[in-house]
Amino acid sequence: MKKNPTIADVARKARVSIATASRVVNNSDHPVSAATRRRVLKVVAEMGFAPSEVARALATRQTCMIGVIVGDTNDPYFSAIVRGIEDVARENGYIVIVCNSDRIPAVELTYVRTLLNYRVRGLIFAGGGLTDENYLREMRALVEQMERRNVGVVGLSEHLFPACEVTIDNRAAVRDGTSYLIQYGHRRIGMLSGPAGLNTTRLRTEGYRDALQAAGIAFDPALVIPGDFRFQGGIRAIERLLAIDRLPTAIMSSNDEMAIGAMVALKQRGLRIPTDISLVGLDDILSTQYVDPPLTTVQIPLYEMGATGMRQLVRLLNDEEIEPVLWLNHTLIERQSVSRIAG
Amino acid sequence: MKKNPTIADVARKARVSIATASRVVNNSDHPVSAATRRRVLKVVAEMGFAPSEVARALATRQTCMIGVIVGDTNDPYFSAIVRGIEDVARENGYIVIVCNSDRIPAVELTYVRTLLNYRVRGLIFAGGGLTDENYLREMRALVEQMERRNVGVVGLSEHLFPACEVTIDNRAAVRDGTSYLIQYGHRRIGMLSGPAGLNTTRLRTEGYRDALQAAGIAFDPALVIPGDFRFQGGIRAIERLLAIDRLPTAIMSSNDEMAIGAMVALKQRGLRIPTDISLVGLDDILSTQYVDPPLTTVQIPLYEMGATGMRQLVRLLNDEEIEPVLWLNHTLIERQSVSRIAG
DNA sequence: TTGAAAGCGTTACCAG
DNA sequence: CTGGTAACGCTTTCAA
Repeated sequence: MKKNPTIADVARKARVSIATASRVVNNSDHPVSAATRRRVLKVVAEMGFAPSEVARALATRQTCMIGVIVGDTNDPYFSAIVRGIEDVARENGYIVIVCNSDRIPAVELTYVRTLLNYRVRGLIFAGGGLTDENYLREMRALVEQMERRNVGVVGLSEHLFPACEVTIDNRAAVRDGTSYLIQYGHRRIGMLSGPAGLNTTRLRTEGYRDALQAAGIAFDPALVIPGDFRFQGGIRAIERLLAIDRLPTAIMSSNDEMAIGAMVALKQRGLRIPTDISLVGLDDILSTQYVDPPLTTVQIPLYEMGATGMRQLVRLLNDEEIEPVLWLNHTLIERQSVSRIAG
Repeated sequence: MKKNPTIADVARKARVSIATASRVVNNSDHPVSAATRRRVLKVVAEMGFAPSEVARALATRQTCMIGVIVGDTNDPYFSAIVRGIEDVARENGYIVIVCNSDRIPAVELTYVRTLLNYRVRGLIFAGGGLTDENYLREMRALVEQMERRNVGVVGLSEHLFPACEVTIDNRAAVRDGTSYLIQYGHRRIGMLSGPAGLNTTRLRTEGYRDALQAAGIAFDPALVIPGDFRFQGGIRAIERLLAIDRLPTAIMSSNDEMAIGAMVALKQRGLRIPTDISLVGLDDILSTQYVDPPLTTVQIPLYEMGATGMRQLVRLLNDEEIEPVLWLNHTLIERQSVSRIAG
């Protein structure tokens, strides 16, 4: 097992001091004669020297690593966001560590601590904020610590601890989706809600209630089915809805994956979409385009959210002024899963 | 901006030497009296001390970071693999750095170099091996270097440089998918192939030819449409196929995403699946289950590939004996996109 | 324009 | 059982 060449090796071979070698390697503005520079560069190339980021980090007390906490990389929602983050990170010389929390408070906390021990330069919380009290208490302490230690934090949803945010208005997004259904004459509208313990779930459910209220429709808690943001969850939700006396004429889902699960379950039972029941999703993941019928959905600019979040983080780390909260727009994408209610 | 507490701070406050503090923090087997240990632990808790992984890495010349090179995290193929890797990494105390190469040789090489500078402990190449000559030359040199520097390498496909591998038999997988179509009476079978410059593309195309040959069907190069593994690529492929005089009666796609693109394009043109044209995919991503009709496909155990790959890497790093190549099984999943040819 | 040397925060070896 | 201290590989300040 051979060792990596060090800057000392380079210096020795080039017959210069370590300081000088360091200067040319880092392209420092400290003056170095052309001849010396050339000599060092030649040796660097010969030996294939590249400075150890670990040693550099220790000396400068700074890494170029960014931690990203997601619920599950395998969920298209997160994978799109992560791609946006990673692209911008790369452009700016950062490297990204991805951590799957499965939205479990303890896992998330452990990851944050680990990332801090690795001295990441910044942290992006890609998922919706968790509402667990213990979690929040600990997380607030950690965030405060990060503040002091100068590690940047940005959240890509409305979090319950202080941090810069890049987010859409979750409440309004679901309100708009639901209102759209109401415009189409629906009054008995089901809601597929997200997992418990998530701020986003709360906000989206409120958006649903807002829309009903604005239209003077009574809120029926039996029509709100808790879910898990996953395909199977959508299927189960339909089973639960079927257990109540009468199906709603339309369903607002708090994400696409569940909406698609619902669509499949409904079709399996011989129900036609949108003739028998209308469906609106949220996110606009790719597969909304290839299900049958294509799903009408409220689009969230996922990739952009990731990219913008990372851009904000870069600014933060460069001590530039940034707005504490950046709102991104959602857009209703009309496809073919909604129709005017019969009769 | 406050500094992180160091082990020296702990030692001072606990009135012990740095060496002793380090011993208790690391749970070293070097003897430490119970009283001392208690005292140190108390201070550690009070100060919220956690050792800097950066300093630790410098001292031990070892990190617990694993680099993962993928084509695109946002592609369900890779996101499933990454999830498998990350789960096993976490169980074993490793952290994962994800890098999107978009299968561009230069990007991949740059990433590998960067990861090496960060002193990752191991590297997983999740995508199919690139065939670019320059790339291969450089990559072989890098792999050799990693060998010497003791950084583990595992590839999750058949790569063209020496490394441990965990892979399915790509050639056989496509052969089996194609043979399945042949069993259903198809003889004029199109092939949606992968991007150029990818070993996997080559192998899968060979599998297609193998199946034709075994059935005594002449190979028609016009029926092999190059693709990009993406939804849009599938759509474009159908446009190209339509440009030839007569559509094939069946299509073998070298991944699901393209198969689904093809399905959508075909349906848009009023063709029925599988009545008018049969379709077989490869991968078994989640959406194969919710397209209409559900897609018959050759399943690749993606999550398992990632998890197994990471497990092998862990063994490698523990100097355990491992098999150089681990073959995982593919399985044909019959759904509803294939029918016996009419007539 | 160059170099010496003091850190950075740990680990681990060697003495005691 | 405890402590002193030399690395680890680099950056950066201060002198020359």
